[in-house]
Amino acid sequence: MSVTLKQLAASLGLSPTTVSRALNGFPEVNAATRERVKKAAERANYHPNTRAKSLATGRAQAIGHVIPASTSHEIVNPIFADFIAGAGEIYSQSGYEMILRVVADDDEEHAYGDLMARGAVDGVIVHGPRTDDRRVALLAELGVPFLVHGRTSAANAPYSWLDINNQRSFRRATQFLLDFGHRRIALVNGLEAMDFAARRRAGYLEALAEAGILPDPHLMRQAPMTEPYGHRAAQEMMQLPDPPTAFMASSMIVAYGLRRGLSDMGLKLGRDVSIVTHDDELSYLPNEGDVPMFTATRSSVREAGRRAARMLLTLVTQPGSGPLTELMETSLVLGASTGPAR
Amino acid sequence: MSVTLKQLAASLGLSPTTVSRALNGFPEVNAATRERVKKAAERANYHPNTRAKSLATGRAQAIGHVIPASTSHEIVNPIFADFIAGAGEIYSQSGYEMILRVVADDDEEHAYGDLMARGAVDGVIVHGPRTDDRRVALLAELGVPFLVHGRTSAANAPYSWLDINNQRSFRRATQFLLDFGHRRIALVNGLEAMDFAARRRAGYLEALAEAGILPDPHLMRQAPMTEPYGHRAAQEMMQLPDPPTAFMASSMIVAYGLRRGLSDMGLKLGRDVSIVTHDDELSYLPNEGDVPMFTATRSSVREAGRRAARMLLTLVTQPGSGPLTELMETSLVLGASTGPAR
DNA sequence: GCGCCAATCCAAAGCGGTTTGAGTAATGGA
DNA sequence: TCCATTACTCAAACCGCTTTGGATTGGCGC
Repeated sequence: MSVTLKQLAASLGLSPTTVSRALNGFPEVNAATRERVKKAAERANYHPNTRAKSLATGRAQAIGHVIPASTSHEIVNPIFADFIAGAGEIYSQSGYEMILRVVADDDEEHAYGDLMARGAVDGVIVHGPRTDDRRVALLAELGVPFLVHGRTSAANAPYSWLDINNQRSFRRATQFLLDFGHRRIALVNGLEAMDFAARRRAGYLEALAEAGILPDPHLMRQAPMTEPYGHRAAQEMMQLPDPPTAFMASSMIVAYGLRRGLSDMGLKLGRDVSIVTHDDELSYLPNEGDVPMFTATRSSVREAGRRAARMLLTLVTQPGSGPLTELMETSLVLGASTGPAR
Repeated sequence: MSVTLKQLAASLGLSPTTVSRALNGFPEVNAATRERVKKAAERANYHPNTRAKSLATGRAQAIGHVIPASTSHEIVNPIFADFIAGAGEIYSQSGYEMILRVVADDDEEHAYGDLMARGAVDGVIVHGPRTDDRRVALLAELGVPFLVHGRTSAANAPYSWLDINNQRSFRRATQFLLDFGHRRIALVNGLEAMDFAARRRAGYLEALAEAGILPDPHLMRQAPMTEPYGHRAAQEMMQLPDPPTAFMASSMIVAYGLRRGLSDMGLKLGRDVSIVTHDDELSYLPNEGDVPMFTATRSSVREAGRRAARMLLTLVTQPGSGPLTELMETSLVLGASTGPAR
């Protein structure tokens, strides 16, 4: 079905060695010969067999992504698709393959070691780190090049990660609401076992503390970030004796839920009640225009995917390039969902 | 770093042949020996090198998925993540790897041939088929085992696909609205170059025709399925001299947009205006409860992913098992978003 | 005691590339 | 004219596994 190097060499009356070198740009091959080989390869639609190549070179030319399968998890979420898309762009450009493994929750740790032991990948990206996540220590021990999308507190040594500044981001957004006179600010967060959610909470609490406001447990929630979750949070919190005048949401999806809950009660965003959300710039949930619908802390998760991929590739190709870290700042965009406290 | 078969064999005083056969369950190896080998393999944390294995066997033990990278496209959408998750489950169970390629739009066709020629995969799944899609003919010509998620009209020979019955689904949903007395029914569709959208449109038109209603171009829209798209459609259509009393939406996301647009105008779903949407059962956009928020044609895209993977695997492992096709019916679930026409 | 067969195990040849270590022809300098 | 280079090209080994085609051994029937 497909041509092999040997066949190609035979058809040219050359040795496999020469053909290989011609195609891989080695200097010791005659320019004329190289041209001839390249033409022939083109014509025969020759593509080197990936497996043979990586067997011979010892490099897999592939990066692994492991995602837990359970539906109860935060991570099979829209974020994931965009991040993957961003990372995939870079892999394609760099001649790397992306291999994705969907595994049951408890097999997750095992999956990384397995991928590496089988020589299937040169490095892995860790998704959805939890505050207390054993994977980082595990991977460090295995000696696998890896990069974490996010961070964790459970590492006992420096490691490579790419994260957004969740804490500062939410602190600043909370301050923004405080400046508008809001004092009852709700936090509708993702599961706080997830590192990103814990950091957002920390930023929120920090801003409240600075303003001398005691956090109210009734105004803080955590759960997987679905639309109905946001809806319920809005409904229930607004029925409190002392309801919030503003909400912080951990994702656009949750914010949509909040919005629906509030509008069901006849409340208008920006006038009666305010919302600030985090916006990952997902392609099908754009928050754009002259005046975006939501005031938001914004950061493109697709761009994060691109950067993460680039970082991991340098870790892979330049061993010992040490732990690489990058903290992306978010921007605070002003939208129609915020206004002064009533 | 990792043990090889040869090393393992040496440490046991056996030949690689015997160790290989012992681990792969061949009958001609002594039961005691097999046990001994298995124990040793376990202890040494031996995992056969995937690349070497597939080089030797000629099977890649991997399935390819190609997704176009452009943001303008329908396909980098939430659907994709859930479908992948479903398919990935099956691959993991079956010992297959999933390799994902994100490519620029115009490289898409090339990517399939490339994957196969390099021997990187045993088969591919085609995502987001368009009404007129050259990929199917291309792949058939290449002799690659493939399965289409959806269908296309551009095939000149039978091919394997898994699809939901979009046409019947939308026809039935439209009839449902007609039965409620609606006569002005809008269609807020995905891009109709996409096969699924074209079929939904056909179903919608069919139902209208049966009821003797002439379709009104002002009530039919197509675009990438974002939330703002739904919002705008609702706003603009409701300002028509003769506005619709009901909407058909192609996805939950669009339905959310419609809902927001309508509620902005003080209209209540199910009372003032009706919506029926298609619901892919995405995990973070659940449409559940005793009375779901939206009346919907429902079908789990995650389950579709599982089935598609199973089908492709049989195509791969049993060559000549002929074109396999499956048409999944959707269920019509009644929610709070529909009511009699006013 | 001999031949035959089943039960085990192994050496060696690939799979399709890369890479090391030479070999050959042409070139240039003395 | 001869030798040392330089420029190309190639044969063979290897990557880690599977698989073909024996080789060896012991038990069994006669």
